[in-house]
Formats: sequence, C-alpha cells, structure tokens
Amino acid sequence: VSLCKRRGFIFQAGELYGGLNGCWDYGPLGAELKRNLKDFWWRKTVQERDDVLGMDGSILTMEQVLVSSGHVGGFADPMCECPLTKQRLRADQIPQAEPGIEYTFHGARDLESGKVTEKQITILIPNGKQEMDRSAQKIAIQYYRELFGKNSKPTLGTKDGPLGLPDEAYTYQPGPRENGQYNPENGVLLSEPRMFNLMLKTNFGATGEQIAYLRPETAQSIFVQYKNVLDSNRIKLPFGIAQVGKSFRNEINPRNFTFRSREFEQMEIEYFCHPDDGMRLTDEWLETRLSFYEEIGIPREKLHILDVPDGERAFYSKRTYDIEYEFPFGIQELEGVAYRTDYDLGVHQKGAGKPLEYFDEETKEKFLPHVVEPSAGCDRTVLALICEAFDEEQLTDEKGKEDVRTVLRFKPTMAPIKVGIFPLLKKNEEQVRIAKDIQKQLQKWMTVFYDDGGAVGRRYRRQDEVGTPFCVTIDFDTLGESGEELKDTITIRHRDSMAQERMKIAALLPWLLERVR
RNA sequence: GCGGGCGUAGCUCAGUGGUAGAGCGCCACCUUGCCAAGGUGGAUGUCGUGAGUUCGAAUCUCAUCGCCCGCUCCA
Repeated sequence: VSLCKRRGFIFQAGELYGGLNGCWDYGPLGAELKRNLKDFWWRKTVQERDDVLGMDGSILTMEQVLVSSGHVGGFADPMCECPLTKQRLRADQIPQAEPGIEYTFHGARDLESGKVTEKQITILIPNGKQEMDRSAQKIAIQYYRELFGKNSKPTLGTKDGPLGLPDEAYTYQPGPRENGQYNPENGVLLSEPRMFNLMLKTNFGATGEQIAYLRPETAQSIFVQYKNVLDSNRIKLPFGIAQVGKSFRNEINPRNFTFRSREFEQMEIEYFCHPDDGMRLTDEWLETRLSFYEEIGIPREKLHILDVPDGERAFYSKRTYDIEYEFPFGIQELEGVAYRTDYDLGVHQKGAGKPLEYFDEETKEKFLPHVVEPSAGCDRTVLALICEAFDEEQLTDEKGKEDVRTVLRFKPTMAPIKVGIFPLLKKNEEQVRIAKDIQKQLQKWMTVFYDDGGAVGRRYRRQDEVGTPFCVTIDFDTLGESGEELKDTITIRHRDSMAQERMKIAALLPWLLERVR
C-alpha cells in the first residue's frame, strides 16, 4: 500500500478531504497497469476469438431491468440483527415467538475488576422451556453471560432502565411484545428490521423524478441487449458477449485495500449456448480463464479452484467455480465462472413480455439459450498483479555489502513503463541528444521513461521499483569512443537478472516490440 | 453495523501539557565512465477533522472521518 502511494499506483479517493470509504483512484502508473490488463483481456477475449463480440453498456440502469433480474427484490430484504450472536436474519422469515417471559438486562459487572459495562439485551424464555420463574431466569442469565464472560454479573434494572449495581440483574415482563422479533435460536430480541440493499440508487429527469440504479454488475446490460446483438451481427450459437466496465455495490464493509470497493470494474463474458452444452462449456471456460492468469503472470500454483457446492451457489446456478488467488490477506476470489442456465434470459423474457428464444435453422429447434458467465474482477486482478510482482531482493556487492532491492517483477506485457532511457552522463550533450531521439522513436509504440538525474545505478533501481522490465543506456561506446564496431549501440539492462547486453540502436524497437506486447 | 487497534513531512516513525523532530525520499548545484557513492544548499506539516478542558493541547475529554484486525456481509 505504501509503495502504491509513493510511486503513484493507487491513492485513496478524496484523500485531500479525509478519504472516501471504499473508493480508490489510480495514479499514473496504476492507470497504465490497469489499462494493460484490460487491453490484454479484450484482445484475448474479443479480438482473438471468432465467437465473442464486445459491447459497452450504460451504467445507469432502468429499474425494471433490475426488478426482472431479481436485484431490486433480492437485494432489498429487511434484515434484523441479533445483538448477542451478531447473526443477521431476514425479517420476513423469522417465526412468530411463543408465549413466555421476557427478561431485559441493562449491563454487567465484572466480578473481579468490578468494571461495569452497559449493554441492553432482551431475552424471551418460552413457557415450554421453564418450570418456574427461577429457572427461566437462569437460562436468561446463562445466555447473557455468553456476552460478558462467566465472571460477570448482570445489572439490576426495572422496565425503564438500570437501577444501580448488580445483584438481581434484570427486569421481566410476561409474554412477547407485539412488534418484537426474536432470534429463534436463543430467544434474544432482535434489532428493528433495516433495509440492506446493495445497490446504489440515483435520480434524474428535470425534477429528479426518475429513478435509476448504478448497475451492480455489467451482466444485465448484456442480457437485455442479447437479442439486438444477435440480430445485428449474423452470428450463431454458441457465442459470447464481452464487456469491461464499472459496477457499483454498497458494500457494508469495504476491506483489504482495493479488494472490496464500492465502485469496481468487471471484465465479464456472457456465453450463450444450447442447454445441452452448458456444463461442458463451463469447464472449458474455467481452463481458458486459468491460462489467461498464467499469461499475465499469476502462476497456476497460486490459484485455487473452488467448485462451489450445492446450497452455497446462487439459486439460479447449476455450477460455479471460483478462481481464487493467494493474497497476502488470505485466499480470495478473483473470478467466478458460473453456469447461470436460462435464468437471466428467462426473467427478462417474462419481465419485458418479449420472446428471446433462439431458432436453430439447422435442427429447426427453438429454445431459450443457456448462459455461462466468466466474470473477473479487474481491480482485484490488478491488486493480485501487484502482490505477485512485489519482491524485496537481498543483494551482496563485491565488497560484501548487503543491500535490499525492491522490484516489481511484472510481465513486460503488464508493466506500466516498458523501457527506461538514460544517457550515462547528463552533461554529455551527444548522449542526451541520442537518448532523446530514442525516446521519440519508442514513444509511438509504448510507454517509456526518460531519466538523466543522478547516477545511472540509482536510475535503474528507481525503475526496478515500478517494474520497468528494460532500461536502455546511451554511453561513450554509443558515440564511437571504443571504435566503429560499438558505435550506435546501446546497452539493455534487464530488470530481473540485472544483466546487460549490447545492441544496435536500429535493432532496439523490433526487439522490444516482441517482448512488451 | 459490532468489538479491538491506529492516525505527526511523500514514506517509516520518535515526540505523554510549554519553540514541530529524525532517517529515507524529493528538488537545485557540484561530483559521478553502469547498479540506491559523496558534498553543499533547499522545499514540504492547520500533528486526520471539529468542538471542549486549560494561561497554554500533537499530548487530556467528546464527537466525527479514515485505515488495519476479528465478526458480519459479500445472489
């Protein structure tokens, strides 16, 4: 995180004003890195395949689209929280409380330290669970002590509040209250139901009367435009539609740097196919995606494949693989490959009242296509690239002096800067002129960085720290001081090995292009 | 949202009621013929923000924002 800020990869959004929770800005180098990832994904997914087309959908999304998809209903459940276990329960699924006696505690005193903690909690002990008032009280106190430990004693109180220091501990009234909801597992009175909707809503129109949502996933615009893409592109099943773009979720608790953000970018494919092919294609896409990660420099052994078991998958999914990466903060999901069946086209066909079936001319078969969805988190992958690239290398020089070299070992394809260009000595005008010529030449093809400040060794190390794979140095040999043979040659210094090789200036561009694209 | 920890220069951090600090980094000049050499000079802080206590607050109190950890959540 520190390196990211210091070298301009990632800053916190709104940092000047104290920061905006769950939002991040990419600085110059971060923007390059992210751009490289997205471009590479697009090239591999759209450009180099015959069966995938791209699109770029609107972020603002009609309410009806998200009603049909289930997001408006599914994401807007009222939830109640249990103050004892912190469990969250859907308010509409909590069973009615049985008759019983309700105990309210107002706090507890630690018997050793005498410290009093105030915390109100109400527990309903059903009539069936008690033989007499005293045993119900015991059960209540036992629950209560789970919160404060065995050495605590609940505070005395009345219905209206705590009276003083502990002895008898509670107030009670017979029977459940009219609007109260209790945790069926432990009888604890739950918090008031609150809406937990993960979608961000906005208004527009002259008077702001129209509602729109910021999309919670890029997928929906693909489903909604599926028929338009099909009709306008002379394409046959199976085929996919790919999209890279921002999505938004009102995450309750953003965490782990950019890993879980409220605004994030997705790289998604919705692959439409015949129902018989869905399971097979899901496995195929998993393999395709795994080799993608290998190509960008995330080794297979750092990836874990989770075959999400029954009961934990989304309700519409017949199979889901999570592709997870070993982040420093744990093994976490980079991408989900989900077989979504015909759920999405089904709900939109019904919701919009318009047929979305596909007619196969060859088999004369009419059916609703099924969908396989490889959905990758762009920001998460950028974070994985940085984590994977980061290295602190121990060096020992000829004099035996220890040194630590910070290196980001990005694959050249992903590296924000492809090549550093240095004149060996800033005061040598000829070296500077040649270096600037080379800079001009290479700039048309790739991101380069010109530097003439300080000793050349320091410049190499600065580039190591931002992951520049190659550095070119123009020296006295370039000028022909060691004879005609070395004239117009430069040295290329490799980031990972620190080794150097000499090369004609004319050979430089093709040599680099072969490696950095 | 709950519990705990934390917030001082770009970074890492010292500073427990009395003049705002160090190392590294950064900028300029000198030096430098290939791996963070050296020298000289320089810039940078509403001590996260707001309120309170005090003659006086980075330091004490409260609130708030943000970060980290554990829960929770994450179709």
